[in-house]
Amino acid sequence: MAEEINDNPQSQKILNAAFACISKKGYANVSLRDIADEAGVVLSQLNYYYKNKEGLFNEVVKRLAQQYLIEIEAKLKNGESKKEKIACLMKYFQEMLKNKPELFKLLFDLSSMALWSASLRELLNNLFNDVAKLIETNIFHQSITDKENFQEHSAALSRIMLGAIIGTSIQVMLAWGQVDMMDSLSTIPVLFE
Amino acid sequence: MAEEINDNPQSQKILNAAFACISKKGYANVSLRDIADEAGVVLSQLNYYYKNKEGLFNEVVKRLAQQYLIEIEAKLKNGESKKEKIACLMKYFQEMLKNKPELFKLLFDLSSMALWSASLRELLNNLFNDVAKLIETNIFHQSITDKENFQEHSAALSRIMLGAIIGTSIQVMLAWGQVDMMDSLSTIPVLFE
DNA sequence: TAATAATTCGGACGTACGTACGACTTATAA
DNA sequence: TTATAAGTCGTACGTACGTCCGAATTATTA
Repeated sequence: MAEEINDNPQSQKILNAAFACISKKGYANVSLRDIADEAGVVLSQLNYYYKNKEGLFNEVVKRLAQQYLIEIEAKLKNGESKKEKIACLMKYFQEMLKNKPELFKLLFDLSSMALWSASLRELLNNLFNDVAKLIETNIFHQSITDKENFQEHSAALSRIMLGAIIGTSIQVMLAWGQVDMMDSLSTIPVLFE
Repeated sequence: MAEEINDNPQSQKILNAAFACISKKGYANVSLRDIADEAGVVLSQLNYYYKNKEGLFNEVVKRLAQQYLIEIEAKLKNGESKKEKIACLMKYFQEMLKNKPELFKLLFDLSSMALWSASLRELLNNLFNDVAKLIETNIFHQSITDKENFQEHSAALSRIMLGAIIGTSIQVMLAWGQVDMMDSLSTIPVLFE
């Protein structure tokens, strides 16, 4: 068994393929054979590098979490004022919805999967905690001119802002084709001014 | 084949069992045999009444949608002012999270499933459209003292409020045991005052 | 009652799945 | 070069799944 799978090209091919397959078909509709084919690798290699399906999926979630964290943190650095930072964050998700909806589907799909798996739940919970914390420090702890209400509830409001983004995006995804919904996210800033 | 399955006790037993199984284990982890056992019915009865798995799951979604719509509409009638109505809505979901988390898991799980099934997507999309409409007419069209911003964006804000409820609830479910998150929903009204 | 339809039942079919295993090949190192 | 480990490959096992079908039973109707 491979000791380190992080930089092994074969294991990375598999992980990439898993990422692609799940975001294309949903975790419930993807088999290890699908992933092996997508990776151009023999089925048993998946067990060799990731032991079993759960192990592979855990790695997919870890990579997803890492990617989201890095990108969101970068976006939040882009703006100066609180208002700008919120706008940057919305733009990030807006463009993801438009250009890489699979990435959002993946997040949503794996969150749902995490409801039924303890190990996945912990990973996803950590991701949401981290993102909420990013929002809190970069947006709510940034502004000293906020209403007292906002300062007082900065932790809860960060989670709610994240929740609003996710919950609204779900509706956008389910309403695919309804053009009037495409930029629902852009109204969120109104609430946090 | 049964013409009408709405009031047939056998088909209702099956539907109830499907409802229970999916909300207990998640749609991806439930087999028709699980449901048949839960219903105390022989496997082939499921195909007899619902043709196939997709047909059965569609009916589960229809029932879920109906239940949510009726309950939410009732809750929204409870309050008088806009503020009260929002409070009632939050209380509804808050108590669901506390007392019937399976019901919320079911909504979330089936929403995720709907990302990959056209027929389910339409059903879920209709549900979200209807709920958002309920919120808009009962809350945003209710208050004439709102900021112009709120009146102008009432449709989008309704979706965002619903999104915030759902997205925040997801975080609560994933953080199960983190007591500080249990009543995250209660901060949402701050944003809509 | 007799005949027809609706329902219930048990079981079987074919398939797709995750996993395990042994053989083979390549890389490593003494 | 030879011995040991790491990696690759093909295959097979056992199982769980959705679906289907014919027989048995019950209900309906003439």
